[in-house]
Parts: sequence; C-alpha cells; structure tokens
Amino acid sequence: MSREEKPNTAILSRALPRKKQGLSPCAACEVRHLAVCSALKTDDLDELDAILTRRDLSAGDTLFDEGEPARNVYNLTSGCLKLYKLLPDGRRQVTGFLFAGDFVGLANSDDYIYSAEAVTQVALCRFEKHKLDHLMNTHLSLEKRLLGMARFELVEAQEQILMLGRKTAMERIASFILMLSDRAQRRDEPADPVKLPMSRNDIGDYLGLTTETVSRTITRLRKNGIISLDSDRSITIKQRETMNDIAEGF
Amino acid sequence: MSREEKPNTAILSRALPRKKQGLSPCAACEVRHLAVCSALKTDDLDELDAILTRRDLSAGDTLFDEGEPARNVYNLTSGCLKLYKLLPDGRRQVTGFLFAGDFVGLANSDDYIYSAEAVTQVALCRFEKHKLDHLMNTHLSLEKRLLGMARFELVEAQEQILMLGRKTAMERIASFILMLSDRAQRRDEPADPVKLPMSRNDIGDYLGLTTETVSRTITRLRKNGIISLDSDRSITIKQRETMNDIAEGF
DNA sequence: CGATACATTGAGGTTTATCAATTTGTGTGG
DNA sequence: CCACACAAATTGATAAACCTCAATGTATCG
Repeated sequence: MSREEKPNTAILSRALPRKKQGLSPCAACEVRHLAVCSALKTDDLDELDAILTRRDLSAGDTLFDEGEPARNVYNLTSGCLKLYKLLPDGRRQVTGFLFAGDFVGLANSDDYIYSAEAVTQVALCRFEKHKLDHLMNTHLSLEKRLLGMARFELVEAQEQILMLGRKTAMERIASFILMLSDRAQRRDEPADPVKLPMSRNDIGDYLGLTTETVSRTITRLRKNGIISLDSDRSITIKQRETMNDIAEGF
Repeated sequence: MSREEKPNTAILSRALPRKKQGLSPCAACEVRHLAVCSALKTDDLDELDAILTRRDLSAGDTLFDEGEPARNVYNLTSGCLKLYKLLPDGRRQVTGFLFAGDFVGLANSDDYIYSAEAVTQVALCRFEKHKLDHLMNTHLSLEKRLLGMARFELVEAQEQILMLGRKTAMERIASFILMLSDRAQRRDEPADPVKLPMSRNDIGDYLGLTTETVSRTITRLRKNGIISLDSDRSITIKQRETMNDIAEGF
C-alpha cells in the first residue's frame, strides 16, 4: 500500500512540540494560525494541549471508518488525509482531501459519516469530542471559530456539488488542480508547482471520474502546454489564466 | 413563470403572526421548533421578533442572486425555495431545495454564493446578518444552534456529493424522492405521498441530469410498480424497501 | 377554451466508462 | 547500486449511460 514518498521532515517538524520557555507545545505549532487552535490566546493554549493527544499515521493507514462511533475529532498538522464514502458494491466517493491546519470531524453525527485514510505520512492532534465541547463552553471564541470553519466548509461543498453535477472531465481536473494550488497558498506554501500527493485513482474518486479519464485529461492539458508534469508528483501550471477559464467553464 | 399551484393556505397560516396574550408572534409560529428560533426560550422570542421582517414570495420570484452582498439571512416558514449556481454558459446546478424550518444563508461569505428562487409561494423571516450576530452574543444557545445546523448541512452535503459523483440516474432519482419523503416527515408532514413541487428541469439540475433522463427514470420506476404518480405533483412510494435498496446502490 | 409551459417519448450522438495491454515508477532485497 | 517485483499511470479499442435534438402529449392559467 505504501507507494508514497518518504515523509518530508522539513514539513513534519513544523508541528512538532517544542518546549519553549515553559509555554505549551501548541504555542510552537507552526500551523496553529491555520487551525481551530487560532481561536485561543497564546496564554490559553495549555488548556488545549491538556486535552489533545498527538498521533502519526503512515501512508495508507486508516484513521477511522464510516459508521464507527465518532468519539474524536482531529486537527491535521502535516501530510494529506482523504475522506471517503463507499457504496455497497465498492464504488467510492472521496469527499475531501485534508492538509495541514484542516479539521476532521466537523460534520455532525454520532457516527463518522465517512472513512478517513492517510494519503501520505500524516501528523495530527486528536481531541475527544466531549472534552472539546467542554472547552467550548469556557472559551466562546472556540465555538465561533468552529462555526466559521463549518460555514467555510459549506461554501466549499457547494463548489464541489457544482463541479460534480455540471462540469466536464476537463473542467473538473482544472478546478481540482487550481483548488490544490489555492489551498497550498493559504498554508503559506508555494502556489506553484502544485503537489498532487494522491493517486490518479483517488483523484478520480474525488471528481466522479475513472483513473483512465483523469490520466487522459491530464495528458491533454500537458500536450496543450497548459501544465507540465514534474518528476515528484507535482504539476507546474504554465498558463494559469487558461486554467482558470477552463475551470470556470468558459 | 408561475405555473405553480395556488398557495396552500392551511400551511401558510401555520407561520402567520398571531398575537396571543401579549406574546411575540414568534411564539405562535408553528415551524419554530424546526427553525433556528427553537434556540430561544419562549420568553426571549420577542427579541427575535424585534429584528426580523416577514416576507412573502410568489413562485418564480428571486430572493437574491449569486454574487450580491449577503446582508440578510432567512428562515423559511412555508413553501419551497431552490438555491442554485450558474456556469457562464448557462449550465445550472441546483444545490438545494429548502422547506419550512430551513435556514438560508449559513454558508459563510460576504457575498451570496448561490441564487435563491421561490419554487412555490413562499413565506420567510428575514434577519439582517449583523443583528442576528449581535443577538448571538447575548444568547449563546443561538450560536450553538447555528453550529448544529451547519454541521447537519455538512452531513447532507456529503450525501449529495456521493450521489453526484458515484450514483446512476436511477439511484439518484430514488435517493431524491426518499430524501423529500424523509424531510417531509421531519416537518411533521406525511412521508407518503411525497410532494414534488419543483419541475423536472429543477430536479435534473439538482441531480446533475437532464429533464429527459429524469422523466424517463421516473417512468421506469412507475412502470415497475415501485412508485405511482398522483395527479397533484406528488408521488406515492409503493415499495419503500425496493426504493431504499435502489437509492443505496444495492 | 385556447395558449403556453411542462412532461414524456423517440432516434441518434457524445462523453465517459470499461476492458485490456503496455509503460513507468517505486520499494525491496541481493 | 542494481535488478526484480509489484503497483500505478498511460494509452488504445469498444461499449454503455446519458445527453441532445425533435416531436408529441398533457397540465395549467388567463
């Protein structure tokens, strides 16, 4: 299963706990500003630290399965995680790819409504739901932050719905690459080249296409000089304007 | 545009303000328990009433357009509203149908991320965003309620994504009819027969299909004796178990 | 009751899926 | 470090699902 690149230690180390003059390890977390955790003042971070457990996954590891009781929520500090749902005959829909700073488990339910599996090596902070709920009662900013994140996820879901319902294969691929680029930028990583840590199959299951169609479409973009494929599972966007036009359906 | 049935006054009246021994009109609202408004105690309802404006729409009326500054949020008290996004060439994705008790505008953005149009005659309560935000600060239950609603909408969005990405036309139609049935039941309306107030075209744009495919698929369900079409834009589910199996992809 | 929009049905085309073969990439062990 | 084994990606040929275009039937509303 692990056909993945070795962990990028430079990135992994960003979220490692580093004790700094008695402050909470969270204070040193380099993705804090991206995460739920930004809701708390630096002084309150030890309360957060007290209720979390850090955990690592290797590529291919399952974090939880659809249908399990949802006792925990997670904050991803590095790597890439995929969420997916299955139909009885094995058809799979990847509902999202998560990266550093992203939160797992906002969707309300007693049980997980999707499975979560590591795409690359992954580091995360685990919170027991009830403990986080309790912390929300004393720190209202935390609740506000979660509401804000939920709203943002709703906006993204609408985009995904439009893409799946009405865009062509080419438009979906362009949208997807641009989305990964935008999200990398939001994490203070370069917008270009765009890293695609997931397999063609995963991309297909995210876009409602087959592996073959994903591959053919990417090839077509490459042959038209709109993108180029780099060696290390990343893509350079040569003509961003054209990509935007394709993605938006012009 | 208004090819719609005349308003169902029995339902409309459920949300009409009725002054009852000095209580807020909200206290008499029959869909309160379904709506955001259930977050407030009866005694606090006049605060809610103070910041809302009631409004009616006829079938075909536009509530707001994608891209407009999003100053208001709404609570639907009767009728059916559709939300949709457009691509430049006119392709349309209906992202949701809303009914009594549903909230419009949870998705976070300065501008509306979709257009909203009345499918039938509609009644709603309008809140200016900043006023509701302000009320949230004094009534924390309101914020909790909104977070809960956002989470629930996220769960539904995941289902919609699975449907659009991986289900066949037949499975989508079955899922759709059952969803309308479930939601009717949640509003204390009969689960069967299921009312389909929207056009085949709207259904197609919701399911990522064409009018013709929707029509053909519904015909196929009817000819197989799984559903029957009643006169008044409603459908009786003759074999609910079969429908469930189809919808889930068995 | 007539006009118009909506729904249904039919014939044929297009996109994407499926099945199959080949090439490329990746990790392992010698 | 190289060779091997296996997984993933690409490419090709064919098929199926759904779309498009067109005609007909049926509600609905003035």
